[in-house]
Amino acid sequence: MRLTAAQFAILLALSRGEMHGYAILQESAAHQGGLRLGPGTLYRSLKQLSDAGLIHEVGERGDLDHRRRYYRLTDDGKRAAEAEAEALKALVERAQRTGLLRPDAPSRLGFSS
Amino acid sequence: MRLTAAQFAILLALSRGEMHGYAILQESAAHQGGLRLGPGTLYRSLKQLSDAGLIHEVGERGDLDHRRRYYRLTDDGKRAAEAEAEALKALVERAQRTGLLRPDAPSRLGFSS
DNA sequence: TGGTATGGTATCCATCATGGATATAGCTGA
DNA sequence: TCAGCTATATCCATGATGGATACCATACCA
Repeated sequence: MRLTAAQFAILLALSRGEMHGYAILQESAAHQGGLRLGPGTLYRSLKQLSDAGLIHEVGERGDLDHRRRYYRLTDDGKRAAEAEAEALKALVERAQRTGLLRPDAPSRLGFSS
Repeated sequence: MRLTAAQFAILLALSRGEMHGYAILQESAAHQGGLRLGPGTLYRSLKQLSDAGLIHEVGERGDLDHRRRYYRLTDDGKRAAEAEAEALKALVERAQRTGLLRPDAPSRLGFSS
């Protein structure tokens, strides 16, 4: 599945832990480096991601405000977000190879198992 | 100026040196990791970037095929591409902080000359 | 008790980015 | 000469986007 920018932003936010829509909205507003998504894009994307099985609404959370709908990454969602992040990383590395971006010291030190 | 994905892909390709449109098209087709852009997107974006002063058409090149139109990054274009690459890098680093991506994971894409 | 502001989800809409189809023409080699 | 590739360009249907709007719940305060 090919992710849109907004969908990836949502998955990225959810990779820190489960959140409800409005919180994601505020986080994206704070990160001016990232993409600012409007409510239309947000709730539409949440539905799309949910339909695609990439996120999953957690049931009752015993929260104070019962209007909130919390979402969590599924395994598929985590994989999709990883793949997208890898693609972005490849783009960044390409920008570093062309000299557009200064390459930061690559830590070649540990082979990760 | 806010760059679209296609516009950034073009600037990134041109950061290696001047190219003509069709060559950019083929390069994006080869990089299946990146975004595959169609001819519509490409030539439209070239015009937009040119109008915005981010790229500049180089005059006669003494090329074999005089249909080709070569483009080169302007200083503004280079700055815009750098800024976009930095934003992408920030996204990647955020993905690494959340644990979505390993900090030193090797790129999925080998190399791109 | 009432009122206003804010939180929260959701839908609608105009705008714009996208890829593919199509068109047109110039090169290349058999 | 003829076919097939190169190269640019426009058109169109689809879909992604942010903002406006709606609607209700909660919180705060007088």
